Amino acid sequence: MHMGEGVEWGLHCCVTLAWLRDEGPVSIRKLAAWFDLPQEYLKKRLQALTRAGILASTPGVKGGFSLARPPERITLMDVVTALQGPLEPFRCDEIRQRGVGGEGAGNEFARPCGIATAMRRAELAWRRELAAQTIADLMAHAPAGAARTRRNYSRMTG
Amino acid sequence: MHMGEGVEWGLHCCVTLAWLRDEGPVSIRKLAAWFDLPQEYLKKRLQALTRAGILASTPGVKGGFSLARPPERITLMDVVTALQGPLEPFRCDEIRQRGVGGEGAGNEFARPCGIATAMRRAELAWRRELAAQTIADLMAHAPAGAARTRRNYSRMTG
DNA sequence: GGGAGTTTACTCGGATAGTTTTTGTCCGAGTTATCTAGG
DNA sequence: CCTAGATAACTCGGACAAAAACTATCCGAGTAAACTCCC
Repeated sequence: MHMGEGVEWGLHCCVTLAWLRDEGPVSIRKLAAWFDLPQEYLKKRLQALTRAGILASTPGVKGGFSLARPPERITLMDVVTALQGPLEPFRCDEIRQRGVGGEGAGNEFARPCGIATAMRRAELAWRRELAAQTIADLMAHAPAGAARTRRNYSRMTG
Repeated sequence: MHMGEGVEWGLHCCVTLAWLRDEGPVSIRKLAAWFDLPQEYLKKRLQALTRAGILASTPGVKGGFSLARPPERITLMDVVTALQGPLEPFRCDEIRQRGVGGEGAGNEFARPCGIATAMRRAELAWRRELAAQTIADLMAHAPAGAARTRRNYSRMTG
């Protein structure tokens, strides 16, 4: 079970874009150089965040990506669900109903599978934690980042 | 992000083995027919549970798999970690330190990445829920399963 | 100086390819209960 | 009857193949700022 590095990329990009909010949109070229990531693939991930309404993209020569709402209103859950797709961590295939073991069960399978229920509960606990943290919280956790980010950004040529 | 059907298989097998505890070991052939699953691959997954000390395997003509400890002492967390491998859901690659953005950071990166910390906290909440549920809890949640399982098992030929 | 066209620097979306993980299959070797043959 | 060997039904582990997901790249099309040219 793994969740793809795109999630880490997306979250770092969101925090950075939050710190650079006054500078206007940031191009994908600069963002890729910022974290030393493959530009085209990062672009795809940020496009997903745009489709989810987390980022806004402005076309044109001075265009790029920027936060679509204030950092206090973007939770980690938003970013994760936008990037990992609609796939649930645990999928119940109802194997209890298949094969010899499921025969003659009467109405026993009317109620949901206990295993699926338990896994779902754990997943919800995970989602709750993610929904409780916002990009603004992450910014507050690394106060020195704001100055460093603006300083390094102003030095970027091009 | 997905966690592999092997987890669902393993949990259902554990519950079934718990209900069939007096019958002695259950062969992989019967278990695969029980849930209508690919026999060879299911075997691999149960072997992983055996390596983790959750199941016990007895070789020989009347051999098969059985629970290595009472169902009250097997948590969902045990089964999940045994089956999903050592991979963590979120892996921090420290991209904050790479590229232009990480330059001139001084000792700022001495403390752990806030994003990794937040993701870890969510993961721990998930693990805690999984560790709080045992196979015995799942059995109690489906009381009709015990009788049906023993009935169907006794009818299996071979 | 101002307006029309051109260039430039971006994003968007689809198509495609490479790589890794997951899922599934196959085979040889080891283990134990049962079955068989010989005394 | 009793014991030794053969047989059958299992597991274990590695090697291998197929399928899916993830990562990465490329290209054509659209958009907007800046730049150029011409009057």
